Amino acid sequence: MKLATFNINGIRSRLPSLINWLDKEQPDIACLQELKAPDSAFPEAELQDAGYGAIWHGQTSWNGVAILAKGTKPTETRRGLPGGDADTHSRYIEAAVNGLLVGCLYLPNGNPQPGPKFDYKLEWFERLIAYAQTLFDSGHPVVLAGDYNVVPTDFDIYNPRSWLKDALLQTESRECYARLLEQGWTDALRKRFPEDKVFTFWDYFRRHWETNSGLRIDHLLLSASVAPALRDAGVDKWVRGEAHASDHAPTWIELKLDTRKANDEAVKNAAKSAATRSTRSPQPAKAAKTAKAAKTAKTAKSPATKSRKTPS
DNA sequence: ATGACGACGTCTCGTCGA
Repeated sequence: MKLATFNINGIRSRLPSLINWLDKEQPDIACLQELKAPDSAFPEAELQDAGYGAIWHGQTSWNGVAILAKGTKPTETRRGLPGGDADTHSRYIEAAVNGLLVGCLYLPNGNPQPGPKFDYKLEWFERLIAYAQTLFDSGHPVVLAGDYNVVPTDFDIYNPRSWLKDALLQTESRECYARLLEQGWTDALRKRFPEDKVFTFWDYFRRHWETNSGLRIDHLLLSASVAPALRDAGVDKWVRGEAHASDHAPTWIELKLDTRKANDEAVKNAAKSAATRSTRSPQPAKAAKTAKAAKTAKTAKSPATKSRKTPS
């Protein structure tokens, strides 16, 4: 199962590029940010023709988020973060797709800082942190994907020198991101590439793409039950190299999250366990002890199996 | 300190992004 996040910087201007990418890479789920279009301008029919169902939360000119799913329409579970009644920006949308809960977010940029925009960024971040805790604690398989507008460390940028005053590198921004991770989330790209420079954004200025002067600001965070299912991750850099490209590249993860298979195995194991108990009924105490030991060994060997949840 | 580039709307410049 491939899940991607892509800040497309204008869905109308980028539609041919988006369709081309979907066609070539076939993500099962795609989180989009910066639609820069009102709800009425969302290209639902064109995406349907490309094989994707969608939910979206648009806004004139700015922001805007959407979740696409191949061959199905995502089941929307939320739009906007809790506590944001006065917030008019379209920056969060969430859906269930095949038992996985997907949060698609576009965190405020925050420039210039200091100032009201940076304050808004930190406020929004606090609301995300609070809500993310409840998601994580639920034990449900969750992926929080999007444009976080945070360069987590100096290793996540070609050279921090000319960005030191930028909102993306501020200590406050980084501390918020670190606090989010401390809840237990796995930063999938960093997990997959612990020692490589990985970029997801190259600005249009100063030949930054041509010189690979990038930033890593698009992140996919995995909850405890999803993290063991991570098989691969990457950045579709070729998209950034196309003519008329967004300044971000699609960033993706590959998960082996077959909940149905996990359920089948659980049923099989339960049946086997019951059979073992019945054959050893003359020595119930010993049988229970053996079963318990076996269970403990299995859990230690494969925590992923234990933590997988049934889709709701 | 500014601007480089690109999208969008108010529409040919101003505002915003990162």
